[in-house]
Amino acid sequence: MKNNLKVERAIHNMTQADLAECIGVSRQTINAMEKNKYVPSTVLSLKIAKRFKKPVETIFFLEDDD
Amino acid sequence: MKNNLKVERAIHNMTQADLAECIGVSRQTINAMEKNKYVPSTVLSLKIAKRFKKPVETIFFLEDDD
DNA sequence: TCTTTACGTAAAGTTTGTTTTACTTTTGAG
DNA sequence: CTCAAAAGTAAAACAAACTTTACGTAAAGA
Repeated sequence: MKNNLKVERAIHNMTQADLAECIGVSRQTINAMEKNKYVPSTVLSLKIAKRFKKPVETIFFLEDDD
Repeated sequence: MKNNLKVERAIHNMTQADLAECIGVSRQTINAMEKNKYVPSTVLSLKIAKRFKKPVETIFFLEDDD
């Protein structure tokens, strides 16, 4: 799975720490997500999508190997 | 978080086992999701949404305590 | 240059997702 | 009613998410 987090943060002018605080996780969690270190839970992706006012599918994408 | 999985399965006339096989998890995983035993990963919710041809947000819902 | 802010990263530890096996209960068709 | 399919459940084991602490680097401004 890939994601657009970095771009969305840029659009909304937020740091990793801002986003982390906003959705209630650690900054390292946001960083690890952006670097594709792991797949977040559905609660996290729903929260992030809600924060950015976009569907989950426009921020997180399945890849062939998923 | 809540979800509509049972309803969606009914609409598509699928058993838990059908859905499990289709997205590559065990039947117990589907069952546990329906019974709100845990929060699935974003890869799973994306796959399920794709299978049912609906946005993730129409199948999985944040609740106040999320 | 010194300091601050943002980002990257890593290790250890806790929590939670997911599988496997296996058994019970419910439901629907015949 | 009876049998089979579907759903519910549970425990043990393993994998992955997530936290905390902590340190390194680069950029930008005073």
